[in-house]
Parts: sequence; structure tokens; C-alpha cells
Amino acid sequence: MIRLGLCCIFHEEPIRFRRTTAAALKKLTAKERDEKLSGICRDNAAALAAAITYCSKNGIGAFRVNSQILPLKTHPEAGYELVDLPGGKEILARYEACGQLREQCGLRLSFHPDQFVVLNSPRPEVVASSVRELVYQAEVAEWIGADVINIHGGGGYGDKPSALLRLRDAVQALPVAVNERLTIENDDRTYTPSELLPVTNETGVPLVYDVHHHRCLPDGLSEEAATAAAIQTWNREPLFHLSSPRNGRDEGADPKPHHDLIDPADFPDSWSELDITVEVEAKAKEVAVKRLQEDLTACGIPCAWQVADSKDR
DNA sequence: AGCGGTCAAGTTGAT
DNA sequence: ATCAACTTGACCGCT
Repeated sequence: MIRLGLCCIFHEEPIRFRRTTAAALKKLTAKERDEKLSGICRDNAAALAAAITYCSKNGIGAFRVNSQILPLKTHPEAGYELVDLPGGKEILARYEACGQLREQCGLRLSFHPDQFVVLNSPRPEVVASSVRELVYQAEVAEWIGADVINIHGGGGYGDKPSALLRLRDAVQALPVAVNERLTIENDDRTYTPSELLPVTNETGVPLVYDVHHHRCLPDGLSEEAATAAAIQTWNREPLFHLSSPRNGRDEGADPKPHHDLIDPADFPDSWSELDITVEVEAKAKEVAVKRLQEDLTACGIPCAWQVADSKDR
């Protein structure tokens, strides 16, 4: 059955994650800074618990965690360790409690580091800060039981073969906690599934197949073939991405921006019978997931995730 | 209370 | 050369 996933935030449900900026922190005293960060990290643990509970009660089987859940964690000046903040040990325990809740609910958690994580950059400082960010997300993933940290292939730099070799080498040099969760996703302007598959196969890193990106940047592989090849890369439940274009697919319109909702016609026929996670990238968030759930169910595609399902498997 | 400007970071492609 | 887009608005300071 299909496990639908919600990405990061809520549209209508009043669950909010807090954040701050390095500029705002800079204006505070050291004590004020630590207390502000501590408060945000504590509130975000509570918001994560609320998100897990919401998903579990609404048939949503997966949730993507915002990269800023511990805001500015790896910032060169504002960075910190959670346990060094006021009440840090107790906040850590709250994240570990989220992990237990996740397990009880049979929910799958993932991370999607933002665009600044580029493992194949020719600039060593960019790779170094990317690794720092991945190590931070892997640490939180460990606490809460997330099994996916998903990144893109990176830049092309006018020489994709070399760039892909750098990607492979950088992946192989990652710490185990990152490597065992890392996945790579085809994007909508640089790397297609067929370009990434040699790297994923060589490194043992699974491919997250984004069918909308594949439609924006095709490579000759059919959706069925890309789906099958991606599934082969997974040693656990495969995870794919789905979105619909805001401007439709008319000639001349940019197909890349995401729509508020998912057009059920965009759900690939070849996915109907699979046991996979499908993260829904749509601006209306949980509203879009619920709508898709109804639309797929009406088509006879089961996708309302229940706790019992995860125990029966 | 409401509103506009700002916020760590990379890369691409459209204008 | 500039800027929007990308997984995603939230927060702060001003009126």
C-alpha cells in the first residue's frame, strides 16, 4: 500500500515550528542567546510530537522534518550543541520521546537538507559545511528514528562526469551515521535518474525518484523503468516524491513551481500496487495530502495509513 | 495589531 | 548583471 508523506509544515492545522536568525541572535547577550535558542529547540520538540500525533491520527504515514528544527545548529558563529543550552539534556529527552512516539505510530520520518548542502562542489569549504550539516541532521535523525536524509546530486559545473565522480567520492567519505541514511534524488535542472543511478548503485545509496522532476527533466527512461530502477536501489521501503505543476504543462509555462494540491492524474499508474512512501510536495500541505488520500482511495488505491498496518507488515 | 524588510549557506537558468 | 527558484515562511522592528 501507499504510505503518503507530509513535508515539514502545516497549512491549516495550528502546528508551527519556530526559527530565528543569526542577525537577531547577535543583538543579544550570551545568556539571552542561549535562552532564546533553548526555547525554540524545546518548542520545536513539542511541535514535532504534535506533528507525529496529527499524522498518525489522519492516515498520513510519513513526515519530513524541517532542516531548521534546531535553528542555526551548524552556523559558523551562532552554532551550538543542544546539551550545552539551558535545559539541554531535558530537551534532548523530548526529542528521544518523539522517537518513541514515532515508533508507536509506525510513522516514517525523513530529512531533506536544503540547497546549500552540495557534496560535489569543487570548493572544499562548501563540501565541509555540507558535511557538518549532514552530521547534525544525522544526529537528530538518530534521536527521533528518521531513516532518510535526502539530498540532490549537486551542481554540474560544466563537466558532469567529473562532478559525479566527486559526488561518489564525497558520499563514500561520509560518517556511518550519515551514510546509512543518505539518499539521492533526481532534480529538475541538472541530474536525471539515469545519470544518478551509476552513483547510487556504486555507493549503495538509494535513489529517491521524483516523478515531477523527471517530467521537467526527462532522460529517455520511462516512468515505469525509472520506478523499477529506483526500487532496486532500496534495502528498505522505497521513498518517492510527487508534486503537480502550478502553471500546468502548457507550452511556455514553467512546469517547475509546485501547485497547492496534487492532481491525481499525476500519480503514476505504475505506483498503484507498490509498497512505497510517497512524499507529497504541495503548498497546501496536510490539506493536499488528505485530498490526494480521498482521490486515490476513490480510484481503489489504498493509502490511508493506520498503526495496525505497520504492525501487520 | 499590522506590515514590510530581512534572513548562513549554492547553483542554475531566465530575464 | 540580477534574481527567482528550490523542501519551506517566520521573525523582528517599525509605525
